[in-house]
Amino acid sequence: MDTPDRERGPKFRRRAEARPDEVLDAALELFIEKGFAATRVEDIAKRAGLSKGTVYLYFASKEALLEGLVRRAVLPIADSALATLGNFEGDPRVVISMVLKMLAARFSDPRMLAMPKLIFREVLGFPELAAMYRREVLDRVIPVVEGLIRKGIDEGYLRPVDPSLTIRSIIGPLMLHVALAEVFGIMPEGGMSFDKLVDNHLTILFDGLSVPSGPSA
Amino acid sequence: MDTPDRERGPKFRRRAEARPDEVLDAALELFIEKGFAATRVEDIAKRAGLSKGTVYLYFASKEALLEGLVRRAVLPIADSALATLGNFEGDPRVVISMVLKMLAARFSDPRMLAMPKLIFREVLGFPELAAMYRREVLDRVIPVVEGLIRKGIDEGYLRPVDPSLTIRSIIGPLMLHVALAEVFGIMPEGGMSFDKLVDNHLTILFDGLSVPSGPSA
Amino acid sequence: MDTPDRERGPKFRRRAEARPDEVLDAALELFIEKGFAATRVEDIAKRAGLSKGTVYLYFASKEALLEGLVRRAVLPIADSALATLGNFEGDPRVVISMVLKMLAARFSDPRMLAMPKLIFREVLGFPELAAMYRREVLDRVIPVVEGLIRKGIDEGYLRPVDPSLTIRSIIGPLMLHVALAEVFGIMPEGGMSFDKLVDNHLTILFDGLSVPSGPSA
Amino acid sequence: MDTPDRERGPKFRRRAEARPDEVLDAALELFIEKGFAATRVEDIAKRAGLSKGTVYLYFASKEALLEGLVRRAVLPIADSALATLGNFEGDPRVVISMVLKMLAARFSDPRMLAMPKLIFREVLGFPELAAMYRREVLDRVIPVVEGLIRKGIDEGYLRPVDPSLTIRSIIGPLMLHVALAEVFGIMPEGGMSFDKLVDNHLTILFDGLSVPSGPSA
DNA sequence: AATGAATGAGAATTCATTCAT
DNA sequence: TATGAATGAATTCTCATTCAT
Repeated sequence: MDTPDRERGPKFRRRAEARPDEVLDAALELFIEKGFAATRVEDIAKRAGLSKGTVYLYFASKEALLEGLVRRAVLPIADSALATLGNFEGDPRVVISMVLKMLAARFSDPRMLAMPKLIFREVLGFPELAAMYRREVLDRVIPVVEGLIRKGIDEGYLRPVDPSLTIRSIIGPLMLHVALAEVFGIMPEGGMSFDKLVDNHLTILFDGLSVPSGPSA
Repeated sequence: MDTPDRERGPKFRRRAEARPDEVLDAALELFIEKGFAATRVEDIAKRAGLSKGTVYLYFASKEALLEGLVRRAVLPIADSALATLGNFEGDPRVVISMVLKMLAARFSDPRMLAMPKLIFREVLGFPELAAMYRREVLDRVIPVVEGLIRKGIDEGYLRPVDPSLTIRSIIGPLMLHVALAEVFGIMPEGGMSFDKLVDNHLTILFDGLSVPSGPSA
Repeated sequence: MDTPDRERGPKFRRRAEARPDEVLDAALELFIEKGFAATRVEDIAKRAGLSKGTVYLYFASKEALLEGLVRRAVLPIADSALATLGNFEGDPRVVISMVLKMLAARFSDPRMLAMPKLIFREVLGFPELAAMYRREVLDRVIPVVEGLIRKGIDEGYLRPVDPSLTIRSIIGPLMLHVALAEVFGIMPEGGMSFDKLVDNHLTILFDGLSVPSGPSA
Repeated sequence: MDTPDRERGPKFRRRAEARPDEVLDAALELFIEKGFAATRVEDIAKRAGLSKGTVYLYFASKEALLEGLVRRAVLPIADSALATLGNFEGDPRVVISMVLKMLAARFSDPRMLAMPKLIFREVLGFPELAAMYRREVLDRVIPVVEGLIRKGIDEGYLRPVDPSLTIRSIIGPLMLHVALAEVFGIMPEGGMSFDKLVDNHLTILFDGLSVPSGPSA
């Protein structure tokens, strides 16, 4: 008569193939909130609506949860990034604008921010995590961006800068924006305003802070 | 007559007024290496050449060590930053260049990098730390920088950008440079090359990536 | 037409009236290998080609498996031993020789060794086991052997020894032989050589180590 | 007025160099009583009058307790056995009598029995234990005994038996005597009577069960 | 001031057992 | 009958903290 067993306490839900993902979701939330070390497996279980033992049914150890989390997040990232950057032709500033705007949009959803935050936080304690992230994401994305910049220089779109170092100038500001907000709660008055940040940054990035023919001229 | 055992390993040291600082030094090293949670008080004691009990003579708890560490690091930072930025007159690009170069120099010494790394890592687990750092450092430094930018705009040195967001564009690249190196071991071939980074970044920051009258014109 | 899956691995078995015995077989192997405490019910199930739950269909608890095992092994032993010793007439040395040779043959099959090994190992933790084994086997066999010896003495076949203590001299060497091999891997060069052991032992047992008219004479 | 702090609860006894031995004593008792797996570290601590944590101050793990126990027992055994057997001259039956009587005396003290019992019981679960015991004790003692027998044969004291197998005939009865008593509670009416056992056994061992010129003649 | 033995709360992990299907 | 997902009590081991000396 009533919805059969929705919300019926813990014991015995069947059809368990979604279970691992639910556990990872719970783990992610708590790792973000309190860090890996300070999160108890029992809390993860509770948040996932399971018992401690059940978590171990799906993950061999607490650390395996962290790995699972990173693995789950890592593959899509690199793929989507590379798909966007892919084989672009023409003015690289167009792609750079697109990518920064895409990142801004992506990070406006706190869920998308969770994994990077977690990785940054725990990576020092789990070197394999850093290695995996580097291998799967950074080592694949960075060379593509460098190539993009280099081509832009060759084709006369960009000033002859160091492509590798320039990546820091392109992405760094976004990262700091996020870090200030997430770590210290410092953000522009009206909220994160990723749009405004990107606009402001793109102006500077492409045309410089200096007034074209101001006092510096 | 007898500086017989000055500077000779942890053991053999009388005259203990420097003891708390030595404990903090040891704690800092270990917190950086393995994180706060994974560092044992006993290890700190050992590295400081003391016994566990003695550590508790100087610090009420493990957490107090973290606080002490941040407190010790925090005051000089803000002061020195403010002293540099202070009441500067004229082209703000000169100060910005100076500050970035100073930061670059400072971060070339790994010891100077330790505290920021530690704070970033542990701050989520200890909100008071974030609060203190924000209060003592960020809330005092950021407004000054904003003022500097604003004045530069008013005086016609700088393009009319958003001062607050522009700080991200100025500092962010340095932060990313450090993060890539520290967390993922990614750095330019010849080493950190802070000088080159800053040069490259200042060019972009002030004059933009775009070729003055290239294809974009 | 189709005895297709008789005797073919654990899976694929219908007709389950032998199920409990299969579970016991699996349990016995594992209890021997790793001991009762270190054997997981799940492993027993796996080795028997069943699921954990099914084991509990046949045995109420892990301990019940141990009991079942001992019960299954205990009855035949005493019966066969008593049948052999039964009501023997004449020179008891003939029976003793026969029994030792039978035991030697029996223990040459490792499967026959499994239960005694298990009982010895776990009996301290499960006193009921010891009690059962004693009641069902030892208390029935020992008196018969004592009677045999006593009769041999009375009838002038054997030296006037203590029948009860003499049982130790008859059986002990076999037990030590097995123990050295099973526990420490110590055995004669060519293998267990139960035959040679029994021959050597019977010579000593009946005629003594001393040279009949050697230096001792 | 009263003995100051004898029997004064747990906290803080100094002069701790006897601690490891006390812990081992407690562990031995409990391992004997309930087996290694069924003994909780906390129980060991309690019996030793310590807290759980303190046990781990002296032993790195529960298994290390077992190792420590065996190590402590193993060295004296081999040494004392070898000292007795050493380089004996003359009739080997004298040494054999001496050794068996010594073993009987030794095993009359239950404390001396504890370690062999423990080793037999747990050795299957900890192969390194078996290896150590074999290496340190058996492999050193057995060859000496074999040599003794061989010399006795060569010198005409003993019948030409297989020295290696004969060891089983010499020692096995004692072992069975102990096993029956310890495992099944079966012993002669008046107590263990090791003396009588050894006397009875030596008679058989040296002169045989057969009546010198009885019906067998 | 300094020590280090001792404590005990707390966390990860295991596994016998239950039960809806 | 049979399954295997789920449970949670139990156990090992760690480590911050205390305190007699």
